[in-house]
Amino acid sequence: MSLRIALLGLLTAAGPSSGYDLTKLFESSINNAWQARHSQIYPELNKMAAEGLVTVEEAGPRGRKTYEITEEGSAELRAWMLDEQPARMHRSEAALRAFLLPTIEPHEAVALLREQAEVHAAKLAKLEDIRARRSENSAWRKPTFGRYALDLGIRQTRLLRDWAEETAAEIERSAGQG
Amino acid sequence: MSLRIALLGLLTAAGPSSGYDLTKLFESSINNAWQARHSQIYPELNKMAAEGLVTVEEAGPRGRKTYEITEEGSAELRAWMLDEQPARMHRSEAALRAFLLPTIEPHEAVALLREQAEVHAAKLAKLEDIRARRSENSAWRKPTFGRYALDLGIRQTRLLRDWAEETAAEIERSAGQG
DNA sequence: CGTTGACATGTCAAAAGTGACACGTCATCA
DNA sequence: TGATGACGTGTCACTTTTGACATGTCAACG
Repeated sequence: MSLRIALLGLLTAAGPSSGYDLTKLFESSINNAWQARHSQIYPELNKMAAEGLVTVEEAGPRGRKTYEITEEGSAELRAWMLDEQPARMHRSEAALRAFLLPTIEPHEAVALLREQAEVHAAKLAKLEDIRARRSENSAWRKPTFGRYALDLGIRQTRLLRDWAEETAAEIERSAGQG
Repeated sequence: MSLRIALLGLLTAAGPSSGYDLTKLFESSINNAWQARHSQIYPELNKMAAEGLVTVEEAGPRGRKTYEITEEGSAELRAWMLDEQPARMHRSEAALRAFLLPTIEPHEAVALLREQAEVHAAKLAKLEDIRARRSENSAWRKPTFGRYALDLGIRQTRLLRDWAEETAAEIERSAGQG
């Protein structure tokens, strides 16, 4: 259900959008929390339209279709938000690699972590740039939208960067001693 | 491929294990990074055995089978670790909910976040307990195994708890003013 | 005029993951 | 003895996700 929820959320945040727009929005805004390809998004939108959660409108010169969330769609989104489930799913290949770190040589682990730290640092810079720009130029219908997620994303990215750096240093230290 | 990698990692960390053991290990150790049900684990183990990544041995009175990682399996794991991919996948329903927070009423969001903060606090206590015990009683073949992942898990859980608390406070403040 | 690249929508087979059903052992407790 | 619960392995239908293929428009540049 999460894909559906994410799409309903984006339609709420950004207003009427095309599948193409939503694909881009997925990459730029919600990518930190969820991913989806256009090959999954287009069929899902049509399914939701058939179920009355969104409306479709043929619009524009290039075969563009615009989707808009309905009352029912909003209700579905709201229900998902308020329905507390104990088991919220979480999958992260980065964390998996952290777990598996001892399977490789210490110097390899250090190199890997340093590289990761750089990747996270770059991502962090990007996210902080987005936040800085968000203050002036608001591309969002509701200016608060995505703000909490952006804040969380920044914190998580910073954590990952710091963890990678500190763990690299720690491994280096213990390898030097051992 | 991540399930396969996780299983190979667990077999490296814990030594020869049954599918049942691995299912339990998934829940207790790697759950923070990846999840899998036994219905996915059993077939995958047999598939890996057929491909020579693990060996099987019928062992024990209750139809128990013991799987052990092979050279090939270790090579596969190592290759995955060292192969740097730009796009590491990450999915989190918690982060998705963070994004969607503005779709519900402020007081509802505050309640939700407070609840989440408690859940994360409880999980954090559990993880810190595991870490404390890990020092004395080592149930791990290689005592360092899982340590980095545990550290990362603790940091991430703490971040989630703090974020939930702080965001709840912030929403409460701005709702009181607005 | 041709080509490149963003815009735009789709399908489809295959892989990954879920939840329910199914079967059987063994130890402990009432 | 009978029930409960941990141990232990599996299948199967269904949903979700991926990656490749397919098709076409439109604007800008050389």
